[in-house]
Amino acid sequence: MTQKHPDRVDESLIALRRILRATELYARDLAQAAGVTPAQLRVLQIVGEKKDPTAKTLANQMGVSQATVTALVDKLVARSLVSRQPSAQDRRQTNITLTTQGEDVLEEAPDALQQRYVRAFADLADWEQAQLVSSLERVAAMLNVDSLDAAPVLATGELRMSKKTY
Amino acid sequence: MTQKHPDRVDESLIALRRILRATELYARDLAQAAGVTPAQLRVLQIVGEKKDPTAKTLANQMGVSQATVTALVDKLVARSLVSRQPSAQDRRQTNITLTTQGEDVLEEAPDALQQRYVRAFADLADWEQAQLVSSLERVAAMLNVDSLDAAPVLATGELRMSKKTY
DNA sequence: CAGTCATACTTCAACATTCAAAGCAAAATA
DNA sequence: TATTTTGCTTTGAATGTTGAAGTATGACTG
Repeated sequence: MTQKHPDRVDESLIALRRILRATELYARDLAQAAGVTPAQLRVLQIVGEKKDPTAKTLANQMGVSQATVTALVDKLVARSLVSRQPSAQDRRQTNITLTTQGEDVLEEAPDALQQRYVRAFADLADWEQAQLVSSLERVAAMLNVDSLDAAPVLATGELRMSKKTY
Repeated sequence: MTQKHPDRVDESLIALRRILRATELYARDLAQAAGVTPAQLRVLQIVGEKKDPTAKTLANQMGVSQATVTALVDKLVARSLVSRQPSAQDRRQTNITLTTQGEDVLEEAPDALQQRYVRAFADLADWEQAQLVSSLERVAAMLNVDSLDAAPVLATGELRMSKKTY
């Protein structure tokens, strides 16, 4: 099997970068509209998504150090958007929980992706939706190759390296 | 058209978030390996990609203020990775150019996406590549709806849209 | 059980990013 | 020419980020 469409990898990279850029820029606007910084909004989103995460979980999910999480949570606590709950099972741990005000902020600042994506997605034909899900999950898998998730099902056929090195 | 698969939008959002997260985390590692900060690496990448951009172009592309660009470029100039070239056409403008050392850093820190993506992409079957490109471009279009994106030359061919307008 | 090590979090000091506001110089416009 | 606009820099202030050190708790080992 030889290289048939060398442009395609570039095309998909361009599309991916557009996706990343659009999402990032929009996330900032959303955060500003919600009256918090982007980093603080991300904390709120993770706290809302996971079940009262510990500081450690937050740090892992955001990819920052625990010291950073402490600083961010300090700010959010000072604004009464989250609160710290000492864990009963392990007293070293602290669970971060949303306050009512924090939930309000989250509602006013819906996920950056959802806001833009959901409507258009819902209008697609059935087969188009299915194809999109399949493609996105495949890309996500490709990007996570040697990450800690132990790279699941990527081998859909024979692997053959092309001659190009990037 | 009624709702047939309400889960799919969630599945695609989850996949998109995984893509965003993997990319962001990896970009930081790359920057650190290259000995610059993530923001500085992004400046270098844009300078390498565009043709000696002005500070204004950089600010637009990165979505930050000109003051921020000035600060970032100051740091890169101090480390001799870029240089400022007064524009001949418009003496208000300043073109940012890569130095030889800047090019070296860029080479050592290939694009966050490329590093992980290209190899896996090349191994896909022809029809899978085509489907991926189509899907990614569609998602990018969905996310860019009302964006003031400057990004020109993206036309890679007929994007045959179905009956819907996006 | 005492001692040791590992884990979860915080504090501290230093630096990077970011922006609004003010300032300056050059271009565009009237 | 006078005025406005544009591109960039400077300044001052807030936030984000981290490594290193410190504290408290849990886990393990003999």
